Amino acid sequence: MAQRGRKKGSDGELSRALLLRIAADEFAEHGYYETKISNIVKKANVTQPTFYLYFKSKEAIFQELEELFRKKLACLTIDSRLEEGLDEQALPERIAGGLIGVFHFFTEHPSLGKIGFYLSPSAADTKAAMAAQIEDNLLSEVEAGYFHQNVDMSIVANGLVGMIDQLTVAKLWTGKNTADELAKEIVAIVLNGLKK
Amino acid sequence: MAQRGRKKGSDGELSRALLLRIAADEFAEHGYYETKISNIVKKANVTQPTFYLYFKSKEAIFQELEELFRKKLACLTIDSRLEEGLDEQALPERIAGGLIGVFHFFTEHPSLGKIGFYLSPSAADTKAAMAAQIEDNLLSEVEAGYFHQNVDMSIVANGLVGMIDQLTVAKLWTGKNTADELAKEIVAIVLNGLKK
Amino acid sequence: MAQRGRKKGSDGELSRALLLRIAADEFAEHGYYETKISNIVKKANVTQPTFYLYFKSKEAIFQELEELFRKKLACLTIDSRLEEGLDEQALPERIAGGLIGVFHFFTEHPSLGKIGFYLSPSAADTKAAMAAQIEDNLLSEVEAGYFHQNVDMSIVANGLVGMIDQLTVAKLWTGKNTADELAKEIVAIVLNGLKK
Amino acid sequence: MAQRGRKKGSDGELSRALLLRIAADEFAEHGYYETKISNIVKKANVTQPTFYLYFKSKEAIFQELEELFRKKLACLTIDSRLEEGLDEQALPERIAGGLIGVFHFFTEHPSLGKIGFYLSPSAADTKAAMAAQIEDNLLSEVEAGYFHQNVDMSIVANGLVGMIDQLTVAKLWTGKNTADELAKEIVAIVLNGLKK
DNA sequence: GATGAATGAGCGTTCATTCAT
DNA sequence: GATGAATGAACGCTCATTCAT
Repeated sequence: MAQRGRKKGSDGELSRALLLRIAADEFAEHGYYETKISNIVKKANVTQPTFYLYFKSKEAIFQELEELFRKKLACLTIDSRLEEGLDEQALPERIAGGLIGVFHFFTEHPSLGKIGFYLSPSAADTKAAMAAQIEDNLLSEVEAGYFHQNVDMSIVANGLVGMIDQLTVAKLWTGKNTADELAKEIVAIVLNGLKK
Repeated sequence: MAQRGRKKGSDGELSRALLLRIAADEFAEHGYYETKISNIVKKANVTQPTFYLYFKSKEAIFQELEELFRKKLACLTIDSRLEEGLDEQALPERIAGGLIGVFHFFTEHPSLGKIGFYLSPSAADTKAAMAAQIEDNLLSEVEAGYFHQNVDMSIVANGLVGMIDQLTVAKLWTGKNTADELAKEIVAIVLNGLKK
Repeated sequence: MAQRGRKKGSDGELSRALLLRIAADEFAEHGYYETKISNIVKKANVTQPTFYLYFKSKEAIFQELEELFRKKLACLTIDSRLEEGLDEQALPERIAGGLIGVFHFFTEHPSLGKIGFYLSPSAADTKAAMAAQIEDNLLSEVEAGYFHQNVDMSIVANGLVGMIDQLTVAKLWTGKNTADELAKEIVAIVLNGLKK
Repeated sequence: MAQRGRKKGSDGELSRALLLRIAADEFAEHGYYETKISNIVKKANVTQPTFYLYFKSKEAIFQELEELFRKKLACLTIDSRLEEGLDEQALPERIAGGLIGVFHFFTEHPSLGKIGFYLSPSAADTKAAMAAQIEDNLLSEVEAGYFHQNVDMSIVANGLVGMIDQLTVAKLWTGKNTADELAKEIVAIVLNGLKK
């Protein structure tokens, strides 16, 4: 009954969600500055004032999307910490599991991923936070005896973030590799190295 | 008499170089869109038309900087290929040498680095090109017997690019690590892995 | 209540029409290049962005005015074709009628006339089109037996266009002659010639 | 001896004449506003300051060209007055002679013609002056008994100017008719009219 | 006579944002 | 909740013109 007679896109929350989704795609495709509010509202079939009913400003909607990304990513990163008591056999697979989660997220939300990881001025911060979390994980894992301590774990963590970053752009989003493949390879490299 | 050597065009080239340098810094600091020509010329102590005496447009000067970056980077990447006949002892150091070159470049030209690697819409292409070059190097090195072949070298190459990328931002430009340290750590990780 | 009839878009159309009218006058008075958008909007009491709400560009509004002129002129020219079965007595008056129509149009819309006939880069085309239409009329009229065929009707047609052109500028718009006088004189000249 | 070692276009008067000629063509082709001094000097192989050595301003060079046109045209118009004592036989040919002179001038100096007759803001004045001169001629010719007096000679004169104008653009410069053809047709029309 | 370098002045256009309804 | 209309504030760019040499 609350919905009777509604034109498409004119329910409050619906409009908001629609705008948010369209904005994400537009930002991802054209970048922040080349994305025009006028375009977003056109695609959402609403007028410009309607946009400002739901979002304070262009920057605000962008930051909202950013925040969305950051939260989801943080969850994934935290979840990827290895539990104690794993046998050596299972180690690689467990590590890969965490990476797969991240890659899956990037596969399913490419727009959000582009915004939070590449477009946003605070992408560096986001990556730093991710690295910090990973470092944390690694340190526990060293303590748990999984890894040796001959390397600076902060550097390893940032290295991993960088690998995820570049492989997402160059391999995942281009369709050249799947999340599983990438995860497996990263594990292979970082765990055993290249040396014969 | 001190100026006798300056023939025609000399002052012009100076102005041009000045604008180019300032533009690089401005773009690096504020990004493409928030960089205003009016600001660049103000800092260069010239008027706006002077800018257009030397550059066709805002986009043109940006692309010129991009190109500058790409060329220097390509040189460095090519130079980092390992020559044949290295003994196993020298291997890590030689690999690190190539990385150090890249990190030094980023240290000495941070503005150019930001432009070409982070700001430019074609940054992804640049990184892809770098990865391709590194992959090339790696494949020769596999053939030369330096590395085993259990991993996809394209993924390794992209991973390395990602590591360089993230470590530059998070460690090099923040002053937390030197080029040498980063290079050594990367070598340690990628050559031997983390496994105990 | 007086305004009840004005539904959505009504004020917008008003602004648009106002801008169009003012622009016509400005273009006519100062020419294309010396006409500034800033001046048009000032006279219309709106801001510059409002202008761009209704017109794509300065060139676009100019072309719209041009087109307006061309269409009205084409109607008038077509309407001035003589119907068949006129007796010789009525001929001069009928011909004059067509000319009067054109001159009236130029009297009532001098700005449009200046734009379409003098300022526009395509004025030559417009005149050529008018001449072609007149030639068409003349040829039917020759066939109908009104005129002899000793002259090239394309030249006559262009000659008439030229006369209309110059007399409009030199006589009509200066107030030295009325539309009726000019029409009558043209008829007298072109029908009978000057020879004693 | 005065000429030894000169580079092309660097003799004072030569440069001036060259600039004048190129400017005429540029103005004729692109109109006043779309003609850029930078372009003129480029085509003349001189620098911008050199231009200002010879001409006070863009407007000044344009006006100089205008003046050139006006003077030559005035001569031609004056020369076309019919001398007394012509027999009726020779009349059409003599009148045509004057017109041919004008058309020849337009054929040989199209750039100048475009400038003085179409581009210049004072084109209307120039045409008015020409019309006045023609009217003068016509009045003497009426007095000499060549023409009847049933028409307003000022209107005839302006009509002739208009015909010349339009036929020059539409027939002469397009190559559709020669000066002689146009002159003959105009005479035929204006002397005898179209009526059967 | 000629030039390399530079500029004052200005214009068209864009876009996020807001009022009045 | 939604809209038609309007705007403030910039910004990139152009071009005729002029120094200093």
